[in-house]
Amino acid sequence: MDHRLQARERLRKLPEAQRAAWLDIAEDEFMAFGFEAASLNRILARAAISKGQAYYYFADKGELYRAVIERAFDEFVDLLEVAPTEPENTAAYWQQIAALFGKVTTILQRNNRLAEIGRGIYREARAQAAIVDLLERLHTQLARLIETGQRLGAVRADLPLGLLTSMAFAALREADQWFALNARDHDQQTALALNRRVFTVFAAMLAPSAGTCTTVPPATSS
Amino acid sequence: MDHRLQARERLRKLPEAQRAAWLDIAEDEFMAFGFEAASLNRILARAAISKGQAYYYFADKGELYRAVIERAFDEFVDLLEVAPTEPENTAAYWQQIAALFGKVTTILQRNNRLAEIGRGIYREARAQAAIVDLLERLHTQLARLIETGQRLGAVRADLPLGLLTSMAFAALREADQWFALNARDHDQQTALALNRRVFTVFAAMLAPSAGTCTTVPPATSS
DNA sequence: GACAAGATTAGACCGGTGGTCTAAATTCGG
DNA sequence: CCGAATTTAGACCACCGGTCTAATCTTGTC
Repeated sequence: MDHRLQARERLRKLPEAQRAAWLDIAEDEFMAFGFEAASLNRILARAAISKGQAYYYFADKGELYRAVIERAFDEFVDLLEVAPTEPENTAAYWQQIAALFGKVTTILQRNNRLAEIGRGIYREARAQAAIVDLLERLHTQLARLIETGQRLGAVRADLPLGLLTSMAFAALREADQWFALNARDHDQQTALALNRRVFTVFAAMLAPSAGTCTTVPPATSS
Repeated sequence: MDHRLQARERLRKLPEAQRAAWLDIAEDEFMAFGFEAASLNRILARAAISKGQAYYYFADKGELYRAVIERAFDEFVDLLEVAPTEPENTAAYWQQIAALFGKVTTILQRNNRLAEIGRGIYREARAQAAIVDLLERLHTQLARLIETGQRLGAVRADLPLGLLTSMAFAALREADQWFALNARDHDQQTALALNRRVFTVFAAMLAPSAGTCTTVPPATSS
């Protein structure tokens, strides 16, 4: 594993301009073809990197992909400017979540490049495997957010945190993809309205289930 | 495109035993490595199929995968024995949905092979692309189910059918995967309880949002 | 400034991939 | 029994990600 980190370090120490140029070209290829179908050889040719050079600065194709994604991820976090205030009650909690939801939405709407990069990740298992540490960090953040809600009683606590987080996150990703596919069918007005309703679904998933909402228990298996 | 269907037809007309033997081996490879990493050459070697034979009976790797999945899909449908009764009110509707949910759950629990095949599909975009027509059929069925709920007022109708379907289905897939990964941590008792709660989340997603459940509107984007 | 040691680069090379193609073998109707 | 159509064999292709060696630069030291 030392080899991987060694190469990572070398890539990091490269002159900013060169590194950026390489990653630009790699990003272009990865976004155009996806992780698997992207051709490393093509990237190297376009960027005028020799094979020897390549494997000196990143251990394999996955590591190059990781570098691309990490850069995009950092960009995204910069745009997000997250304010880490602890909400004190349910109302404040939901307000904070809603604000975050809105912010993410507008960032992705305005920055289609970042949005597409993010979608690309979840389309291919091997892409996810290549950046597993980054995804873990993201998932941890989301889980922390939801856990806060649980402590306040704003979020149902009868399911394992990881399970609930995964389900909610998956639903949101799917919604994002739906919007990406059906974007041209909606003007900004209706898109916003739809977006609000998606949040409603999201909130319903997390809300404590006691009482009115869910009336029917599932059937036991035969 | 004619070529594809021609080959498909030839595969279909093959003696049952031979076809089954081929698909068994192909399924084995696909499940062991996933669609992309599965080696067609390895399958052909194991099954003693020559290259010429191979491309005579299926147009490409994706078509062989499709044949494997289609067979599994048919098996699954057989096990499901779906009863197409139209529910007449909300309670009956939810009862039917819950029953279906339970049935699917137990089928997948008891038939790990089918479960793994299903999971494999959603792990790789190119696998999905290879069986896009089958997935469309499945999605249509799910949408029909949810549409019925909408007509009864049991399911919220303020979102496009496809969007709501996709979100709910994605959440369930994610839950299934979570169970697959964390299966050994739970005895059958608690697994069942968890399963019930997952259904609760699912139901909350679909339930009409008016009123009590969702209290806070999302923030507008800045 | 010479020179050794380490860092960096070039690119031939490797086994493997999915897919194509030609020619032979086999099957089958008349 | 023959000619036409179907079916099979496997050599061949471009390309893939990755390895390896030898050459070339860079740098510190005397």
